[in-house]
Amino acid sequence: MGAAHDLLAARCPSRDVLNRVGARWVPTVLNALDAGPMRFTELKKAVEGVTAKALTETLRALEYDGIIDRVETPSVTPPRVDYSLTPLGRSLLEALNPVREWAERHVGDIAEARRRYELNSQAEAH
Amino acid sequence: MGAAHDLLAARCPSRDVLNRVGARWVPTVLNALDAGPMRFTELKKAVEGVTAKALTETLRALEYDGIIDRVETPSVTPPRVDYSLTPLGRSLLEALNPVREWAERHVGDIAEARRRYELNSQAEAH
DNA sequence: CCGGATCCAAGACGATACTG
DNA sequence: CAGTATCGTCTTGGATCCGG
Repeated sequence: MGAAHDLLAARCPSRDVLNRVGARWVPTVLNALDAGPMRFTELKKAVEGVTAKALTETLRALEYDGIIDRVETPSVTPPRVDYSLTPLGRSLLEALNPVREWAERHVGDIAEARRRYELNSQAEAH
Repeated sequence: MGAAHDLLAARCPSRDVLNRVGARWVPTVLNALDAGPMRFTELKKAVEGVTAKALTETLRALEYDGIIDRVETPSVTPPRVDYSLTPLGRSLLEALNPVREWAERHVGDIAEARRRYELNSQAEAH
């Protein structure tokens, strides 16, 4: 190992994917859709705190990359739009599993590191 | 499977980690440090396009979370500061491997999805 | 050499009002 | 219901100058 890491460099797919998947509302939206297809308003309720605008932008971006699918059922009053993960999106979620596990396992370590950092800052700024 | 995904929800470690790791310069910095410890200016050269300010902020954030280590060698003119991955940071990089592999494998699929999206947009806006 | 301080531009995001 | 339009704010990051 070691050589393959070059692909994480400046202009590479991994960086784009990480930036996209790390965007404000993306993780929560993906998680919500993992439970199954959802309509816009359902999604808005599931992703608490998001505004319609931010949600729309998030969904458009994910649709643009082929991560989610948007199906509009053309029936007047009321309109119906369903969002769901594509196979591509599903495979992405699987690739994200180790990150999720890492986060769960090390949430304590990070909190501890932050406490240490605070203490050191205080000590130096006496 | 299915139940464990709940941890990717609104207020959870995974989301924080994803947001942090998805920040603008983080992936490239981590990749650079994977090759070994580096001084500030080396890092600045390795991460092309970054400004001193953005790099400093990125490094502080990673140090704060215990992902990287900052060692200041107290010698006047010139100062010397070395950055390196902590064991925690190294384990994070490993967890990121599947994402990197996913990105490499599906970069073509994403490009194709984007082309399809453009075409559909054109077709509708005739 | 390693940044901190300051100013500024662009984009992300929220609040609100409105529409097919 | 599923957005769009508009506005204002807040954050990110670039540019530049300065200091230990």
